[in-house]
Amino acid sequence: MSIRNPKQALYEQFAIVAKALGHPLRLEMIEHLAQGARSVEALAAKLGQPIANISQHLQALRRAGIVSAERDGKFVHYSLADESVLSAFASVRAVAERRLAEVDRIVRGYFDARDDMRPVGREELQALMGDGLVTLIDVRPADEFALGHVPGAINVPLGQIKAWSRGAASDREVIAYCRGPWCVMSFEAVAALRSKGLAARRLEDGMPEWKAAGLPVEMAG
Amino acid sequence: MSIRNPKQALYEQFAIVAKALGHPLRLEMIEHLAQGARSVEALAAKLGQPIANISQHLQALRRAGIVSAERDGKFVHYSLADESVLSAFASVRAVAERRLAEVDRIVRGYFDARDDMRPVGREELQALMGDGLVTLIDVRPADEFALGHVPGAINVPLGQIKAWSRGAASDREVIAYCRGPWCVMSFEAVAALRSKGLAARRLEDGMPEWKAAGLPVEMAG
DNA sequence: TCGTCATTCAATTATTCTATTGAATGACGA
DNA sequence: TCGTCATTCAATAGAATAATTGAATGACGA
Repeated sequence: MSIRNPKQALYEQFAIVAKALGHPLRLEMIEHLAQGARSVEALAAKLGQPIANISQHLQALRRAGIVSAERDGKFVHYSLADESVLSAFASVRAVAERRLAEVDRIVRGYFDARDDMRPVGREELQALMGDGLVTLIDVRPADEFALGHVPGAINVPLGQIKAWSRGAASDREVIAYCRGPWCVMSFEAVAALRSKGLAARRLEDGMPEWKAAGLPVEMAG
Repeated sequence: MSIRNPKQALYEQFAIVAKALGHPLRLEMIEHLAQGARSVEALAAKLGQPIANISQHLQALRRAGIVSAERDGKFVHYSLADESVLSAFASVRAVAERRLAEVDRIVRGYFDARDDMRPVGREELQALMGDGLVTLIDVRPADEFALGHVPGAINVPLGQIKAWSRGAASDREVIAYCRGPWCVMSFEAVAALRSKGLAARRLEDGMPEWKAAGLPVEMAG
């Protein structure tokens, strides 16, 4: 690093972090890693990308101090370096949500929000769960569910949602959640359930936000 | 925009915001704009950059929804789009601070923190000010001071710090603040005052954080 | 209407980032 | 020790971004 004034040097360090967040694939990787540690291969499979590509992006994230790596035999498991990463992600998302009409358009256009897609807040969910009025489903894949989920939730991966809905009681509202506020799986789950005539809503946030709020997490038995 | 799945499209929107934050010059511009609206020319002068360059960076920031522009006669005044931008900046900084040893090294190396550079918190400052025990100085340039400052602060731009220190009472501690937690001017002010034998510390944050916390702001009369 | 001035646009070059490929590393089990 | 397998490295071509320069726009005042 060449000699220059420390102010510039600091801004450069901050820019490294922001730049590392500035790629769609890396953001998607971060959202997956927020669910728990992942090997390079597992992440590549989830994102449908070549392994070498994922490896390089992971190293870009590591250089920025966003993820950390831990070797376990043949595998290297990556995970988020700390919670400040999630809050940085959330802040960036907040700017995008507030300022980019495009974001709104994408969500509305895709889900055709004809009736209320208004999500359920965490407090409201806890009240509803306490009263036993609703069924809470976690629509993430089984492996992510096993690593931690909202107590009382049952795991219904997206592919099984239609089959599951056939056996569901039609007089109970269903609340779906997944990886985070913009994770599309819960949107799709709600849409599928509604098309079957069930009352369904989304939880506002996903698993990482739930955990970050200090709320209890249940592990697979 | 080509047709692709909405998940990717969302990540792309988020990435646009992060990418816009991913340049040292733009981060510096954001910190200046956090002090108040600025014309292109004023900003270019502050940063010592060609006007066309600043103009282009401003437009990159505007495309990302980070700043907004308002025409006023011949001038175009840019300002931050909303407070969520500052919190995104702060989050990115937090990740950098926590994870990048480099940041720590820069700060320590430059300021040679032999004795406690520990900053004063906002609450502590208010208590000290209430007791009338300290002198609070705002080391930003006069124009920024005029647009808003901490009540009770006096304006001592960095260039005048030595002259000012000659007339200062030697038995009162001096607290200096400027644009933000990493703004180097307050570090330099403290170093200069200490070299003159005065007790001096920095305020932890700067003006934008003070305002964002909802604390009172005084304007020039 | 015309000149002035702040800002933006357009075009160029240099630099950096991205995706892809195939080879290299390093740990495990036989 | 050797083969296997997860991961990383290295090299390449293609794409995007950055800084610079000079010309174009658009508002103001004469």
